[in-house]
Amino acid sequence: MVVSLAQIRERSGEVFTEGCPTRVVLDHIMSKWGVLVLLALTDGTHRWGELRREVEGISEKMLASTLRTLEADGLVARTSYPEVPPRVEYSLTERGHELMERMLPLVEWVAREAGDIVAR
Amino acid sequence: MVVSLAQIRERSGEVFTEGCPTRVVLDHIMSKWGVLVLLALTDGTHRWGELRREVEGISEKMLASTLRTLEADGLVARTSYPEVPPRVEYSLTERGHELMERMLPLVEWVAREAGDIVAR
DNA sequence: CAGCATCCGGGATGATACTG
DNA sequence: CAGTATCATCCCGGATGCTG
Repeated sequence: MVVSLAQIRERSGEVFTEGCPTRVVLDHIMSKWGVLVLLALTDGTHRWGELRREVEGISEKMLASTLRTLEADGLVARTSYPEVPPRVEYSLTERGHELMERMLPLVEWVAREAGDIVAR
Repeated sequence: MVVSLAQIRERSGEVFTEGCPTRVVLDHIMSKWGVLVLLALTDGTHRWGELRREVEGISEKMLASTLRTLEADGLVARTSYPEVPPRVEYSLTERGHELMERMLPLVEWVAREAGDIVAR
C-alpha cells in the first residue's frame, strides 16, 4: 500500500493544524513513555509490576499516567482481578494491535539504524 | 515483512534500557515537532520560512533546534545559498526517506483513526 | 531572510510517603 | 500488589531582541 502525504492531508484534514485530533493522538503514542509501554505490551499481557520493571527508568507516576491515557484512547485494555493481593493485567486492544502493526516496522528500522545515527 | 518484538530486542540489544541509542533516536524523530517537520519535508524540499508557516504553531527556536537535531542525525540535509537575501533549503536525505517510508503508514493510520479515538 | 542569544514561566517529570 | 497524593525540580519551549 502506497501512502502519500497528500492522502494524509486529505484524510486527516489538517495534520499541521494546532489542536487537530491527529496531533493529540500522535502526542500520546509517540511520547517518550507511550512508545515503550506499547512495545512492552506487544508480546502479550503484562501485570503492572512487570511493566514497571520492563520499561526501565519509568516512574510509578508516569506509568500510571501513560496507561490511563492509552486506555482512554482505546489502545490498551485493563483487567482487574478481585483478589488479595490485587492483580491487574494490561494488554493491547484490537485497535492497539492495529497500531503496533504499523509501528513495529518503524521501531525495528530505528533499532537497526540507531547505532550508526548516534555514533556520528 | 514480519517484524517481531523478539527481533527488535535481538537487533537493538536493549530497547528498554535507559540511554540506549534506540531511545535517543526515537526521542528525536517521535518528538512533538520532529514528526511534523519530517512530514512536511516528505513532499519535497522546503525553505526555512515555508516550514515555519507549514508547521503551524512552531516557534523559530524549536524549528531551528529540531532541524539541527535531524540534520545531525543524518535525516535532513541543509543547503545554504550564498545570496542576498539568504536562502536556505531543507530536504530529506536518503536515510530520511527510508525512515518516512516506515513512518507514513503509521501516521496515515493515526490520521484515519484519530477522530474516533479522541471523540470517546 | 534565516537564524542565534538570552531570559523566564509553567507544565512535565521524578522522588517519596502512604493506602486499599 | 497496585496504585494515589504530595511536593520538589527541571528543562521544554515561548517571547523578545539582535545580527549577517
